[in-house]
Amino acid sequence: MLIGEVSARTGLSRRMLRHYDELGLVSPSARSSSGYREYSREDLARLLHVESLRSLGMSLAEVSGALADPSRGVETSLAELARQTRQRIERERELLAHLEEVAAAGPGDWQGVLAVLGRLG
Amino acid sequence: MLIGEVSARTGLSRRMLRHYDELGLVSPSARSSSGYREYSREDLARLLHVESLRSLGMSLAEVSGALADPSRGVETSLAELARQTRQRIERERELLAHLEEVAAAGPGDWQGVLAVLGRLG
DNA sequence: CTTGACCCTCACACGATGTGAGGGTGTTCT
DNA sequence: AGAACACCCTCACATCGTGTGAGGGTCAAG
Repeated sequence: MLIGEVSARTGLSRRMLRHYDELGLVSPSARSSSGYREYSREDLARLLHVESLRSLGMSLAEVSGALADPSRGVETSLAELARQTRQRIERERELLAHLEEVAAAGPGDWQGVLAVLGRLG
Repeated sequence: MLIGEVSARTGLSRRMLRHYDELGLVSPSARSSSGYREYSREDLARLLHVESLRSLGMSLAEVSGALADPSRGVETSLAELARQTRQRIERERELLAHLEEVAAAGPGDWQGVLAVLGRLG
């Protein structure tokens, strides 16, 4: 599978796929004779792992570390990750709830939104 | 209130407070005779507004726009913001649930985590 | 008057990401 | 066969949000 298709399937830009390759985070398992990146089904799976971890807030370096050494210190960082994520979600849910409340209260009440958000701050 | 105290209260770094000032996003309403930034209570409120919007995913430029022109197009962007946030939260909650499930299933099952995350991807 | 804790500006650096130039490859249509 | 088009490649510069540190003032307390 060439980079364009992988990009379409995963939603990652060609640019970022090349970047992941460069970092050694996810490298296509082959190159065509003309130098095109050829991604296998496993490469795709690895990409999905990476993206899942990313979407929970890990940096590329952290993901890299986690995938490189799955046996050591992983539970700790996993627990920590879960904690942070839980917290972030909670905060966002609060913000969102108030946002919707004010939005529903009537259009145009931007000042109201600000007030609410400020109170939450 | 000087920058250090504002930083401590808001959790924003001194660096970023200076950056916001530079951008004109939140400028301290006064400077001491020796050039120190002096933040008023209103400045602090504005900072909280900004941070609330930021934490829902707006870029500094977007926040800037929203605060600069609260009357136009705001409801739309507000609704869009809510939609995206809701979606993101939902996704993160899913990811987190599976993460915790696998983590609880026993320590060391990192491969299991990956498998689950992959399926979710 | 020195020390320590603040503050200032400036500038360079990094991670994640976009954009575009300059150039090959490969399929498809005439 | 040749032209057109949609891909791919590398390289390099750009943007945004941040951190870090150098070089230097300010000011209250010992």
